[in-house]
Amino acid sequence: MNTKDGLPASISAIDERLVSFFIDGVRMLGMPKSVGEIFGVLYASPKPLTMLDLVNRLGISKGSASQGLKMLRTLGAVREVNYHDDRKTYFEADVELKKLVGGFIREEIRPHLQSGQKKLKALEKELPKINDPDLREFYEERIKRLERWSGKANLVLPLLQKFLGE
Amino acid sequence: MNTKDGLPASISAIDERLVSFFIDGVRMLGMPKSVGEIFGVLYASPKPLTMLDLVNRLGISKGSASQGLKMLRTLGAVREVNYHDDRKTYFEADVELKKLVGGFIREEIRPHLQSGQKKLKALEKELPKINDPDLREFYEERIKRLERWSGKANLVLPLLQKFLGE
DNA sequence: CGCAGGGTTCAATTATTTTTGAACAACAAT
DNA sequence: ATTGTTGTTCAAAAATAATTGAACCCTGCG
Repeated sequence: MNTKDGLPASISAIDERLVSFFIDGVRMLGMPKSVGEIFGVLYASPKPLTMLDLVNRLGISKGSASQGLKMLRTLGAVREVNYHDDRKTYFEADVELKKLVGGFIREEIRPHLQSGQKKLKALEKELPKINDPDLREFYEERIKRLERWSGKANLVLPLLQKFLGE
Repeated sequence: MNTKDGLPASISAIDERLVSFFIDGVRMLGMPKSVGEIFGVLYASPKPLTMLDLVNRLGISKGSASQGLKMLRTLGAVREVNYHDDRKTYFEADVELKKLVGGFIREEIRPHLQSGQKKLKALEKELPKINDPDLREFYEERIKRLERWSGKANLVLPLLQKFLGE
């Protein structure tokens, strides 16, 4: 049974495997399964799809689809596209995983790294309160070490992003 | 109130902040909060601690502490150490975050990448089943793209590990 | 031996995250 | 204005993941 625009109502064997591939992928990035499903179906589709297409193919709710698409758009992994000039919005996957991973780094990792660095700065300010000099030196060393490390992480992220840019 | 070996029963302001730093850190890696707490307390401690010390300081159960320590040992982020030669086992943090991150890459990322690559190989085998040549070419291109990408990811991981080796 | 920690395991509980679906907003067609 | 279609939001329900705590296994010691 086909929908009116000729798309099979349920996903094929190959599509199914691609979807499962991306489910694992996004789970690794700590995102919900539905996001992987959506991206997978879009990645496996030669033509753009609407939200309702996704709902039908995956058997998920409109709510999930809407939220998942929002997340993918924020990451830049999926984009709106003009298609049949009907009033539905069509989506397609950005085939460069750079976008998916890059968006993840930008939206999830960077902010955490930054807030971590702020915490470390704040911590340094507490150091003088420690009376015992040995203990103070100990903490100082450990905190400095974390600062050096997160500085390094900050450097490596853009490179990583560049390198993983298909 | 102090324990018999002079450790404060509850963690100090600085320790608390370090712990919170690591809670965020491990959450980013998708690990349970308790693992971050444990690593944080060990990282903030000038001397090795026993499992029971951790239970007392953090107010977590023996079960959590045991499981958290197991995870951290598997990652190589924490090591057993001889201390007072009593029969308790003492632990200390490996201060090089390389261990924590490296272990994470080794134990979590690599296996997923590999299983992903296996899935892609399997997918390629399905391609000949597609009759429509255009469609077959389409899938072929998309799958090849994923293969190139995960090959690249495989290359970059060891570099990442090296670079983040404090 | 029998007991007293120290440590692990795992089923049950609790906390967190994800998904659903119903209510609603926007807007085009009639 | 009314209706039908597309899409969002958010409280409630369902699914997952983390934590607890009791039962259990060691091992050293009297």
